[in-house]
Amino acid sequence: MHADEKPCERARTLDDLAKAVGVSRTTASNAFNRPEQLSAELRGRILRTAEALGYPGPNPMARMLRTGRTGSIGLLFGDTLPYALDDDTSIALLKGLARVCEKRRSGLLLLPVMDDAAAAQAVRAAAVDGFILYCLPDGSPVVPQVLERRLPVVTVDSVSVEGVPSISIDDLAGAQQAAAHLLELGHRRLAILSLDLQTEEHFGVVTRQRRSEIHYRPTALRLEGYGAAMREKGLDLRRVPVFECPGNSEEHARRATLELLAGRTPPTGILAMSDRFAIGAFQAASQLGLQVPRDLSVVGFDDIPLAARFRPALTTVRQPLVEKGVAAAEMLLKKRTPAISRVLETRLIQRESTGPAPGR
Amino acid sequence: MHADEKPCERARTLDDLAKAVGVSRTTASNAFNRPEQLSAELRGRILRTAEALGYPGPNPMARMLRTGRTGSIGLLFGDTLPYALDDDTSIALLKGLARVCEKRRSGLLLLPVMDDAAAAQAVRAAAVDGFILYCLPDGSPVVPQVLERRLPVVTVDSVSVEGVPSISIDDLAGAQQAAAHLLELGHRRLAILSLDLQTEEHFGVVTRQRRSEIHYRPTALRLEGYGAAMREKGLDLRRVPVFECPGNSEEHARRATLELLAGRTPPTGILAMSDRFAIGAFQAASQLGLQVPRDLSVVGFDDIPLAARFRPALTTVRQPLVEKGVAAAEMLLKKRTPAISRVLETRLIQRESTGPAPGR
DNA sequence: TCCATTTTCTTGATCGTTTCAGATCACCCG
DNA sequence: CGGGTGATCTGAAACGATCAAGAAAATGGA
Repeated sequence: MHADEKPCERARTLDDLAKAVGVSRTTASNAFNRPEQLSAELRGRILRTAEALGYPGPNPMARMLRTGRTGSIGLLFGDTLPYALDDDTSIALLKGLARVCEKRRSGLLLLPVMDDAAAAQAVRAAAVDGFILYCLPDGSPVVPQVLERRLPVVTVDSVSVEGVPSISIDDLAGAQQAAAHLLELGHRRLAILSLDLQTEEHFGVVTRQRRSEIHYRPTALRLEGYGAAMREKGLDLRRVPVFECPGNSEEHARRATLELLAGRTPPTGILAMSDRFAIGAFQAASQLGLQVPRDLSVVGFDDIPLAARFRPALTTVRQPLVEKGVAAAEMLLKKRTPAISRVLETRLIQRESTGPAPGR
Repeated sequence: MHADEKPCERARTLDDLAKAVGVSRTTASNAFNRPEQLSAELRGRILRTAEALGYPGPNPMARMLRTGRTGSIGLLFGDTLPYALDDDTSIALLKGLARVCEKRRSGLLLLPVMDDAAAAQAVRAAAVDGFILYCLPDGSPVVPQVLERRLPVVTVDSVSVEGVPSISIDDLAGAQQAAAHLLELGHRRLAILSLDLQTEEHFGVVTRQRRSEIHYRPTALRLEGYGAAMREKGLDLRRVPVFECPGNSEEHARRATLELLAGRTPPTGILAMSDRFAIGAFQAASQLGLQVPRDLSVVGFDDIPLAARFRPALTTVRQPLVEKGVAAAEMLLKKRTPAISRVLETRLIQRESTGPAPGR
């Protein structure tokens, strides 16, 4: 039809394609993006020629530059990627985000966050329409970096940033229920297995000094919740040992529990800030020949899928893990990201890992 | 110093910044990308002004367009994203990929793959330097779409594509070991819990017809491996029921096992193509009051983290899940993606879910 | 038949970088 | 003193698309 259709040469740009078909570049562009702007016949011809020439469609980078939209959102973890993927709660968040992204046909870019420098670079170089910040600690230097990009941002389980919408859970109420439950059962000698308090990792019972400066919001709130329940019973959180275990690892929790149980006044009830910690505590107990919940009660946090299936099944604080992701992604992908914050509910799930305090 | 520094106005482009400092655009660009091209003094001044003006660094889209590099790789699943994130093997792959990406400071873009149309669009629009294709079935229409982009590609556990490097595991040998193990223990009445054979989901014992057309390479190879072990003992794979369970779900495997055990000649040994299936089989057994491995032996596949912790601990075929991801990402991120394929080893791990055939 | 309207296609500007090929300048050496 | 040599810095040309505005062609109504 057109003499200058050369199927031998590959078309790399819209111009090549347009020339091959014998139309203008804009028309070729419209064939891809605005079907209503040209006759069906011509559109068909352009698309067929594109196919024949092996033209892979408009270059994404050029399109992004021109339109300013990228069609994907960036996810920034407070921890390194492989580490986050070891954690059931992050996976669940990811699942929630993915659900929404897929529905909206948006990509989900996992940003590398090895160290602060790498994270900063990743944030500057990310071709995204917005950021989700997950588990970022107070004072993290990447937060200002993100804000500088002037893109929509939603934080999840992070430090609260002025003017930035956030999704979080009611950590305080959840922790309060957990502690109230143990106290209700008559436990008076409690111990806490705590998530990281500060960005610098630490393993051991924390000093009053360290307790007073907590970088991670959920940790702070959960501690506060535990304390609130204790106050109601006339107990003092400051007298309860808080054992900090870095990185939500079972192994650390196991060793921590071992240490706690070896103390002069071993706890009868353990408040674990995660289900992984609770499982670690189980391991310590069984290692010492103690039975859960007969000799030791443990209440976890999160209600990860494993919690219900574990024997003994975990008594734990359920938080809507996947929902958090859904809410965050939806908030971010809204036309105008609303400047509101949502606090999702938590609720104690009683299963088999808690019982009356021994000697009652 | 320079009269035209206006800290009130935000600099949006390199030009703005350059003008504010009183240098050329190129120099401003060099301040960010080529420190050796300008004096330290000037560079410092440019960077400081950038900070002061709130310039977030060179626009990523423009940079990508110009350089042709994006600094991230795309991951395409054969299944929808939320579904893939429900699967421990995908998570492990992700972990491997993430490890390498983080080391190389590359992003990892999860592409939405709701349906073929969405996947095609996502592939065309993805700003990536290469693709990883995971678990893509034979005849998937997105494969040609990906190839059209003329970017490096590495397939993982997928249909093999001419000229495209691939990472896979020795499915055949692994399955063969699994079956040989059961046969060795005296089991003669076997049944297979199979992963998807074809893209159209199916739940039930498969016909000979369906067996002959398998879209998923690992499934085909594992079946072949089971058959090879059987042939050695004079058995015929075609006489062994193959129960197809869609989507690696425990629940389907449980129901499948229930059906199999209710048949006229219930199996004494079950070859599960995944650990999830094996766990489903456990549930069915315990539901019928059968003991594993006394009454029923089950051998899984994958060796997911849960396999060792489960009671009874799973006898299963270990495949290097994380390693697959590492290998794939490294291959893709090499300067010149090598056109070779790697087949990683598999190996039977004997634990507690297999024992001698009853009545021996 | 002719003007108004709609459909269809084109022109030219623009998005914000990077990069190549100089230009400028001081400096050093013979 | 003249020219070679680095060290710094600049100008202009891409990179490949989209979009607003306008031209050309087709359509319709009186």
